[in-house]
Amino acid sequence: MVDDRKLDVLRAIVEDYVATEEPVGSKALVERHGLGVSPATVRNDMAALEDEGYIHQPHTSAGRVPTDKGYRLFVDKLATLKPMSAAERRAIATLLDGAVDLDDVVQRSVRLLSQLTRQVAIVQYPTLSRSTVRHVELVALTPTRILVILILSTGRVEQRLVELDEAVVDADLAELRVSVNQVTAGVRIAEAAAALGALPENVRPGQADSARAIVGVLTEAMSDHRSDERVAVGGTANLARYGDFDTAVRPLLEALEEHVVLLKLLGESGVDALTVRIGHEGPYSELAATSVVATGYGPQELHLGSLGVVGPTRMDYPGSMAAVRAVARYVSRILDEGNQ
Amino acid sequence: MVDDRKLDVLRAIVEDYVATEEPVGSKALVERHGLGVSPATVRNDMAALEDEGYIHQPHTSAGRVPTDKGYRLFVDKLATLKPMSAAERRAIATLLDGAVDLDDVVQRSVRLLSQLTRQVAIVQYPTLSRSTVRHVELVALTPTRILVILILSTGRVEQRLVELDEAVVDADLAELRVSVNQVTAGVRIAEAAAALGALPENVRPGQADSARAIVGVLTEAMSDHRSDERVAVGGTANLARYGDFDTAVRPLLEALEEHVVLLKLLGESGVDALTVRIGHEGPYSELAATSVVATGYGPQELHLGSLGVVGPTRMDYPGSMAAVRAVARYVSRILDEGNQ
DNA sequence: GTTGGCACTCAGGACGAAGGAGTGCCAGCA
DNA sequence: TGCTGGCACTCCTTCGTCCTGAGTGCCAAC
Repeated sequence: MVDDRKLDVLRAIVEDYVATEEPVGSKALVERHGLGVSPATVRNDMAALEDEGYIHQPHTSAGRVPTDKGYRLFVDKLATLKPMSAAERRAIATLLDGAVDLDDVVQRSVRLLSQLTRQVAIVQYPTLSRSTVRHVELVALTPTRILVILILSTGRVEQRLVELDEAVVDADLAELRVSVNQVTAGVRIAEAAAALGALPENVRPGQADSARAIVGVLTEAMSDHRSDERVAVGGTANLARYGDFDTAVRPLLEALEEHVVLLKLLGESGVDALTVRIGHEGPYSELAATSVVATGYGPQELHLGSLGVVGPTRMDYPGSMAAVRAVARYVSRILDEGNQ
Repeated sequence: MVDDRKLDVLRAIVEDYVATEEPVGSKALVERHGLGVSPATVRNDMAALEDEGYIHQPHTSAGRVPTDKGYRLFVDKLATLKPMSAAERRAIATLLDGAVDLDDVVQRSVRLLSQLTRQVAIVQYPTLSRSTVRHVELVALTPTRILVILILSTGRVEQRLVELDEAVVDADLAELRVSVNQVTAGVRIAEAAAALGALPENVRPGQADSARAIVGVLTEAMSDHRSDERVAVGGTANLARYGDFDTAVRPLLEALEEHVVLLKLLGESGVDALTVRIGHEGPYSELAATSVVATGYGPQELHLGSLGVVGPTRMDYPGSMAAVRAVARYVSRILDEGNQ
């Protein structure tokens, strides 16, 4: 039985607790929020909310603190995205538009997101596996040293150096370059790697070994998912505002070192779908005191990566959610532009 | 007047304080280190050391703590680099040898260094400005969209997209590619940028605009020192071991966000020259409680960047210095190999 | 120059009392 | 049936006090 006023009380508790970081009592509540009822009434509601597990009392004679379940209800039913101010919108636009390449977009996004939310921000680099091949370039540094450059639709550039057993002449290299690009251009890298398999058979016999070596590193670069696991982290200094060092800061600091952990934290929410994971809802018991607000990004609903913020369960969900969504949308748009 | 035994006492104080994080008294000293004299004698020495400013007493009836000046003396006169264990050497070798490209080298180094020293590690990406041009590649994605790829001797790859006003034919592009590489290959980028200036004049008149645009982004990429300011940071979780949150951890966390600050912290020590900056000796008064152990790295005495660790003044200098030097040497070697 | 002895200092923990915020419950009222 | 004021109760927090113990400085003796 959760009537409207009780929801109002819960919202007020969450807002006050987030603002003050202290358990909030019935009297302070009616004063700060115009609830129109007496503290005694609020106390009754609080008792009910506590029975239902939405709030919790650290000890008798203390105020109430939202539980994870309480935050969940708040996020699901009560929170409206705090609209971004014009200044914030402008900051997002100007900062991200100034990015010169893909890495720069990611790094600027992290910085931006951490400044907007005053939380720790995480941005996953766009995954390689879903992107398509834009161009392959082969450069003979010497007749036996070939630099293989793989340019992807996301703007990512992968490079590999191949040492050949025997020299390759420019004409053959040019021919190989053309055929490689014919087979792969515009193709998703997973399929491109497969398509390349048969290629070495079709070149001049004497050059088959060289072709095989080059195609080898190329397919390896295409199937190398190292970059899938790359994330950028920013705003760590915001952890300093946390009250509780041992339960909140330390485990999070440790998690931030492990990019695999971060990726799991971010999850795989769809583009434009905000995921909020509160405290124990997450995959790591050590991070029971932290929440994650994340979303996917990518042009036209294509999920290229995720970004979000992590912070204490006691965080400003409406603000964080709005900032995460705004930044994600902007990043998606930029990736789209660079891609057409 | 600093005689031998007083130096021994200072060393013992530093070592004990680093190990225990607690002021060390005369009795504990003679017990833990076989000084061969009585506590009373040690007390006399301590009083003298305090007069000279090497140690300090937080309050009467407390033990002694080294001052920055004391650490300085310790590092200059008393510390011998703690030799790396065979296992550590092996770890360095196998981890760094597995790196696939330049970014990977940097990232692995950071991780390695922070694990070896249990401190926060900082590695500067190799500066662009001192490296030479290995190759320039021009790729026509469409007749008016040219991808310019700049490959440097350090293995760094910079890419820029140029939108041309009028189409450029393949033959002209090939010609331009050849002349650009003729002028720049093997040349330091600062000089290469200058050398490119005259180039657009010498092409077929109809293509001068295109050539100018391409050369423009190329010189811009060469003189873009953005990457000079890039650093990788790792081991932040080690901050959790710090005792004093407000004076030590918070300012450092904030500094870690500002890469410019970090670069200034690292300084510009020469290759193979260890710099130790203790507490207030550094450029930032907020970081008076942290020390930096850093060194330059690069092949054959050519300074390409710096790396090091930052931590509390109360840190294991011999161990950190040894680890920093070992990693720097290994990184230098790898850069040298990739370069020949 | 070194040592044992001794008085002195002072941070930090233990203990207890006072204060205060906040609650739960109850009886009265619309 | 639901809201309200009153009141007794709980228990955290703060503050002052006391006490202990580590560590010192100094001195006289060796």
